[in-house]
Amino acid sequence: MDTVYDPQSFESDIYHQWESGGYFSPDFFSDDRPCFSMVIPPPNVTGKLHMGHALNHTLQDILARWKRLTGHRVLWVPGTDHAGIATQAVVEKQCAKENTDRHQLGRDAFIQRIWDWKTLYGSHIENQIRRLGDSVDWSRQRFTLDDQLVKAVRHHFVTLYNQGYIYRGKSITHWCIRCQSALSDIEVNHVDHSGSLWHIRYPLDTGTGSIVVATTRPETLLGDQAIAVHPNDARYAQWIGCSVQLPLCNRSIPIIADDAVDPEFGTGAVKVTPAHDHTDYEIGQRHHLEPRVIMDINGHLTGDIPSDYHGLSREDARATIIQDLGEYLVQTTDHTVPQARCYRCDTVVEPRLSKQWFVAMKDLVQPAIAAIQNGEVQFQPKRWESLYLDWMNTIRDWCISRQIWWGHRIPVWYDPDDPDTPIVCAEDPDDPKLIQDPDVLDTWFSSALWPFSTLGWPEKTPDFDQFYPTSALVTGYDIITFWVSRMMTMGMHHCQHPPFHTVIVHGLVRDITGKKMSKSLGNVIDPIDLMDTYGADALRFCLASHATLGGQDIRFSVEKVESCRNFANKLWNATRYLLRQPVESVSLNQPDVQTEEDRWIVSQWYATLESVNHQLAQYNMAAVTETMWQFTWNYVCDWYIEMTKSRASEAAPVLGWVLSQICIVLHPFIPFITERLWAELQAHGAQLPDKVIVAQWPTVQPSAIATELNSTMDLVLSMIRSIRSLRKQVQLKNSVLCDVYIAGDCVDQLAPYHRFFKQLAGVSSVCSGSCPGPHIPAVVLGCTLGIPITESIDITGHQTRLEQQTKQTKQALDQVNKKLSNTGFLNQAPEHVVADIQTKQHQLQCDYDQLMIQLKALSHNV
RNA sequence: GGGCGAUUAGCUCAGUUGGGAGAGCACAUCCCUUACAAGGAUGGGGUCGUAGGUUCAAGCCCUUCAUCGCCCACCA
Repeated sequence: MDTVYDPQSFESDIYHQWESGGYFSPDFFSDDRPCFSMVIPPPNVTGKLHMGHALNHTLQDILARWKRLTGHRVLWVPGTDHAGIATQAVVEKQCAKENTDRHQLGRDAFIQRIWDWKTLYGSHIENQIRRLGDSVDWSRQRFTLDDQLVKAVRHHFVTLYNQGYIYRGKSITHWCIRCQSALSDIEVNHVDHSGSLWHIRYPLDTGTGSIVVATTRPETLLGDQAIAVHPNDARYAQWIGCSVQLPLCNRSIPIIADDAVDPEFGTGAVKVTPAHDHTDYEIGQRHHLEPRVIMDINGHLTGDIPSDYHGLSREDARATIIQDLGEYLVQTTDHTVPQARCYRCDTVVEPRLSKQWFVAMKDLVQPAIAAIQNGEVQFQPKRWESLYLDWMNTIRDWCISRQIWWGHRIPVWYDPDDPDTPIVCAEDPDDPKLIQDPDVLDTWFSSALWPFSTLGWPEKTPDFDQFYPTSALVTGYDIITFWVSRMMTMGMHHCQHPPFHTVIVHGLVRDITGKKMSKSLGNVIDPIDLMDTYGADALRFCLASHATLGGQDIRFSVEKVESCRNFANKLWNATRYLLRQPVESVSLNQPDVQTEEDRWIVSQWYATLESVNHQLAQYNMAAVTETMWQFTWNYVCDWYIEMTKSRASEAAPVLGWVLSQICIVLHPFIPFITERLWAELQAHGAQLPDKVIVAQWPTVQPSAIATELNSTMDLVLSMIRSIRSLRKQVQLKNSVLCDVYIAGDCVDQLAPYHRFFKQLAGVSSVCSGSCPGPHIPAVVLGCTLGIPITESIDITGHQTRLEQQTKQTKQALDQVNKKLSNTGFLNQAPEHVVADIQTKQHQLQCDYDQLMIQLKALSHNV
């Protein structure tokens, strides 16, 4: 076995063994064990693994491996998403470098370019997933544009259309002038932007007087179709029904009254631009105003406007119009305006009137709402349910058409002679005269089907029968609305069952200061780099150790990964230590114990296993890492191995058993090293079955948990620590042995363990009773320790230390006494609490008495 | 404007039926002791954001405020 733990040297080989051996397939087991299934949140096919993936995948793989070990046929479906806008944008950028664009190339050629790109880079993300160790079934890998998934999406669309949930309509939608596409409501982010509020005077047609409106978007003035005021606003009541002159345009628009106007804001009068503002569109509908489109898909002015403004960008248009307004502009004030930005490219989004396809959501989501309300599906942590429900309860129609080329093309055709009658069908129609709708579907429209389309739906496949509904979904909270809600909705609708019963929601990985990792901030940590340096296991263990029940965001630090690598190293070296002994008799059968420390470590292990089982059942991965760290490092390495060094060969079966247990239980967290160590044990003759990935999860043996022994051992450990501490205080060199006198109640209890004092605390002989000669005293757990004074001992300051300890003990004692003299406490606190305090009081009193004696003796000596 | 989360040791964070304030890292001192210096031993360090309340007892329950972060929302 290599002296140095070098994860790079074996991780990929081990992954290959698993993958080629078929261990990731649920079909590895032919018996009728229960199924456990999950689908991976499909990453962008040409994307790159980031820390968010690493966390998300680690948590899923922990579940998958844990379930496999506890007797399930596990299916974890991998796959990738075509990620319409994002992927197209990347290839468009590439085209731009070659001074071409998609329009020059033409639709077919451009799409072919994206497919080429996908072929070139699509495997990157897959291989990065392999490096993380994900135990996904690659034989069932899916891509959202696979033929079968195209079939599913078309079936999905046609079904919803025929049921009346999908319709085509003209409406104001968010338009990204960079992506050149419509966006759904959740694809825009609202960001506060410090802008201005311009007050513009519109003269009344009567020639006398004028009305001043306040606007943050003067460039839309050219599309104004009315001025609106609140119906109850006394200031303007007299003018409702009159008309005003639209500056710069030489046309007249009416003054109308509408409830949507807030009389408190600005001047209480608002310009109405129905074609370029959501609220204005609604006002326009109520008042039968004709929307006037004045901006094209690039954000340039167009349409029926004064010719001077034609072709200006929206920014230039604003500047020009402000200048041209002259005396019509009466005031400009600073104002923070909420800007809608594209969530993909951060470009300011333009509300634009256009014809799009929509899904009517209100009725569709009802079963998905009920499934949460009746507890059929549960979020962990529970608080995310309210986000989900808020979103679902206020849901609006979903704009699903996108004016890009990469994606599922809408399965709708038109007869050029009758373009207003869509022909909706799942199969391409034969009639060559028909023209297919140029738009593609929102990527999330296909993602919504992922938990069942990947299993073969709409066909009734064996996989669908066995694995739908899936068992759990693991995701970050940022896509609850985008993805979880839609999978729930469509799963309930198409399959009559929710796509999963548990949604495990984790936080986002941020940098150490809490900022989002982003290229522009330069604070991105690449998980691949981390795995190169520290190994996949260290990264996984680190991420798992952050995955607490609260699902808080993670402030990620490389130092923590390093400490987790050190933990793996510790396990590596403990195994190396074991393998110096014969391990032929090591097996998964609980070993015969020879000594108290053997019995103790077995007992501690079962207690640990019991905790871990409980923590896993709650998905409290962070707690598991902590529990296992403590057991492995503190109990096994720091104490058990040290205690048994004098009888290493005899203890090997016990240590071997303990380490193999650790390997199984830690395998979901650190699969590579545990598989490697398992193989090392086997190679040295240990009787361990196959691979740890398919081992059997151990069972707690309650009868082996020895509570009394555990507390005795606690006492032994405390005593050893005290002796070490005392030795350190008197600056006794490690190489120098000393005698120790122990007096007090626990003397008899400690008698069988004196050998440990010699082995672990540099004690030459342990004597019972008080030290007769000059000595350095200490008091611990009601016992008195004494180290005889020799020339190696530095007595400086030990009186001060004793006084300090006395003071602290007195304080603690006073506190406890106060509690015990409180009748309220005695009468109302539970018995066991009172008993605990009484025990504590007794102990502190003993310590205190001893300390006083020691102090007195000391002053006597002086 | 509404909702949610956070505030505990220098840093990152645990602390779920209210009764012991904890971990890792960092720091200090000693030690290259044949598993491990990616290590061992020992030690220092916190009035648990603020102000009240409930209780025999509050980091934990209730209320106030403060600071930071996130989400939602048609105030032009």
